[in-house]
Amino acid sequence: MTTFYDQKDLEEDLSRVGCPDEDLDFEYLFEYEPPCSDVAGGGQDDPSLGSHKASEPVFPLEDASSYSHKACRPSFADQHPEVLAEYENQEARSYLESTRPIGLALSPRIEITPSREHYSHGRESLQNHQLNISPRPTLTVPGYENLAYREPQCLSPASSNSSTSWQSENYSPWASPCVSPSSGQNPGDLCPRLQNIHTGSPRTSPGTSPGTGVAEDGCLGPRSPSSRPGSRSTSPQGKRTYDMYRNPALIPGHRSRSPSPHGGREHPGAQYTHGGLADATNGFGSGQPGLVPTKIVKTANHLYTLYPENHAEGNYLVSSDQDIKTKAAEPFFVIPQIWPKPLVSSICSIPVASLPPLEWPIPRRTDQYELRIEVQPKPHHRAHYETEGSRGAVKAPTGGHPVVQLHGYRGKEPLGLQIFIGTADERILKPHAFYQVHRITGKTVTTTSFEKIIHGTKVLEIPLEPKNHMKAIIDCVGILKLRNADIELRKGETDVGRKNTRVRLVFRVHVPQPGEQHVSLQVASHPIECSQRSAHELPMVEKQDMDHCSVLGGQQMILTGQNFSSDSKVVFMEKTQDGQQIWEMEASVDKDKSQPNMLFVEVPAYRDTSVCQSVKVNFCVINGKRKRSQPQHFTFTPLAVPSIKSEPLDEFEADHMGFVIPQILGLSSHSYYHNQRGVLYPENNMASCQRLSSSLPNPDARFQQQSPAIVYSRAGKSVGGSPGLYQPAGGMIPDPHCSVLVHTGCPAQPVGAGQHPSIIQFSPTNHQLVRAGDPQAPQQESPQIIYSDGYSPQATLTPSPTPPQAHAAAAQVQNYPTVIQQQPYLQKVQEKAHSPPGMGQMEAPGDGQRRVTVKEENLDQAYLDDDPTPRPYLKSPDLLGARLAREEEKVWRSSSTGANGTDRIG
DNA sequence: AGGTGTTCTAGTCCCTTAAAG
DNA sequence: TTCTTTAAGGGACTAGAACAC
Repeated sequence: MTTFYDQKDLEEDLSRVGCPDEDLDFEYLFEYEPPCSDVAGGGQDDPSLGSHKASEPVFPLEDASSYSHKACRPSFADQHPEVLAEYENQEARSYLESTRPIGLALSPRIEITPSREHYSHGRESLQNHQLNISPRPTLTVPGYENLAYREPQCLSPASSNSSTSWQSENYSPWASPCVSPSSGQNPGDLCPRLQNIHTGSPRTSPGTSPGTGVAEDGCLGPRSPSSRPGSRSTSPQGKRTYDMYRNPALIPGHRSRSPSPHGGREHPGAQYTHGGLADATNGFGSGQPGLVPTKIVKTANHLYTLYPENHAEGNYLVSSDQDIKTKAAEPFFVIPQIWPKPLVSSICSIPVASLPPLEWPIPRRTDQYELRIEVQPKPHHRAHYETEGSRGAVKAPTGGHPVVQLHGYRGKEPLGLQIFIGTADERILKPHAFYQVHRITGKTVTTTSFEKIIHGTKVLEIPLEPKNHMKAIIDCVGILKLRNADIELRKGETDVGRKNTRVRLVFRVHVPQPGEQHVSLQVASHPIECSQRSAHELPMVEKQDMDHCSVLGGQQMILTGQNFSSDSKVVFMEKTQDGQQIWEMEASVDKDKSQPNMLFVEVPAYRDTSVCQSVKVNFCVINGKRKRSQPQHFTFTPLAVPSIKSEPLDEFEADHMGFVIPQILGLSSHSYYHNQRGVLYPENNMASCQRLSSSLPNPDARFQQQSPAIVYSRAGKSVGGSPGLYQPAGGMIPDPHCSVLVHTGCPAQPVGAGQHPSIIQFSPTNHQLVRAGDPQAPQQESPQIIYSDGYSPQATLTPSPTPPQAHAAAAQVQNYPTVIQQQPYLQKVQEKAHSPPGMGQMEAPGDGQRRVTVKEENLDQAYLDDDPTPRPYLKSPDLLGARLAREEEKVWRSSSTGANGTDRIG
């Protein structure tokens, strides 16, 4: 039986069987456009679709169970077989079968569609399209059941092609309130973004685009409750408030967004996706929480084919193929054509599965290489929405563009510099949920760029060529703002977009090493404020000529920035760990000297000049009510300055470098804060990865190693049969003093049954492996953080967590008895501290940026009072929770302080 | 604690300018 | 040269959230 449904029919049927809208849970419905129809031409009769014209709001619904995959069946089919029966569209199924990619294993082809014409031929049709897109559909390719395709939620053509006239075709039905089943909205209501389709200029409003307007016909999507369509969106689940953002615990049903390698971007709906195929389609849908395919439509227009370059590695090449006719006989999948041509191969030949997840902290330099931002971007850049046209590339303050250079590379081959938009708050640097990098092209752009999606995050890749001294001018990077409501609706997303408008450009490069290894380097730019208003009103400090002075104050500090005024105030403040402000003092501003971009400030005295240790405080520039800059860091040093010297920090680099433990091993903020000044366990851990490869016959040699690098190698298939597992490069040479982070795990690789995920840290002293997690525990997927004096060479082969699992693990660490023992590295430090003169000072390994000379008596406190900045982790269950933090603090104190540790950092 | 008015923010739209075809 | 198209970007409007009282 062939059944065609339009919206009304479907609603009636659902009503008849007692299936309310909100029960709709189709896993997937296929929709077919008549293969031979001229959609743009208004529709010819299509024999495969009976008498219905292609352009009519009538379509066959195909239960993808014809693919013999349960995930493709309407979930209520079991309860309502009569409905299912009506969905048994034999013709459609037949067509599906005919296009079933039996030969996919050899050369699958995936077509990206639907054509713009498909979307252009009428709102009603669009409505039906929208109706058909059921929540959380899944496409499972026979023979590739472990692969799934999901539509990108946030990636508009505008962001994938500078020709943005087609941008509104992109929509995120599942993330959109208007179609969310939980929204209680009429499923026939159109998502405004979908409604707001126009083919004219991106700046052309719907009202000015003939035949495309939604506003004029009054057909309002539920997203836009206002009389002004598309004005503001609301969340059907209720908007999260700013307080919720600041304290995710306030969010009903809040789940911690723990810092796993996969980050919060990979939500539990991961069963719908697979990094491989998704990444292959330039990642559209890969790991994008809440992303679903629009539909599978056969169209006669553009064709993008996707060839598995290395399927096992999740690596695909995607190419545009206009010559559909010559290949039409071959099986292919048709996927929305909303992503135009930048579907290209990547410069970086390393499979995504072999690369560290974007959430991972990666150093910016090693002994050999350094990735450096030679020209920082401007601190303000107004991001554009999908509904807008591009607002251009991020620029440098001087008017040019940011410049990034890789130093130390001597190879002949160009490398790919990856760029993505990262967060800029005090937490872990990770891909920003509310912003995506936007590729700019055009004559003004001199840099070739490629787009790809890595674990749900859009990444631009531009070549770093030896002939250009491995320097790249970043003139092709714009910033796309995703709508808060869309992102907040993602399952697992705990951040809110409101006031979450600062980003950083993150640059990453993977330098190949012998033996299929590669060294990954990453550097993040200064924060960029992306909101419109702030660019004109909020003061922003870009530079301060000093970052510390005596507790007596009195020194003049010159602030360079923007939007300063004669009325600008500079206020110093101190907060406790739980965020409570305990001190505030307005500094004196020399108004005579001050300029719109420069303030001359006299540092006030600290509230307690008798302190015996350094105190970190913040200050900000205030232009008036609610117009204050982001807090800047400042350190008051005690009058008796201890003999600890440290080089100035780039806080954000420090953030970056210091987050190894919280992010990977699940430790709390303390790890971060304690390592800000360079005596860094986490780095040590991470550095050990490299040390393993560099071999350390001389124990002292490792202390001269300035910078850790993560050396990833594509693990052999001996590891659980999973390709792309991370393994430390080189052999596991136990270092008797260094803890070793063994990270084996493939972010895109699901852990198979029986594999027990874990992130393991080894400490080889006692030759005993302690690994995380109790396999029998309910949260067995969560790795445990273990600091132990144990080591086992076999551990290098231990399967380790997939990022989501690790992610979850980090959040669940508090559920486990955490065992943290003294770090061998600390022991080493202390040993060094006891060394004879000349040996008494050591250079902390791990980060050449932050060489720190430490005196013995100052060592302990360095871990404890290094950073009095408000500790977000303490407040935020989003990561680990205060309880764990407290426990950790105890442990850290007990492990790293002496009995009378009153150490200082100056 | 709840109500009310004000302020702020997010998202969208309008408009201008410049460059290119 | 003129017109059209498009990208870029500044500005502003509005609903609703946040804040202040």
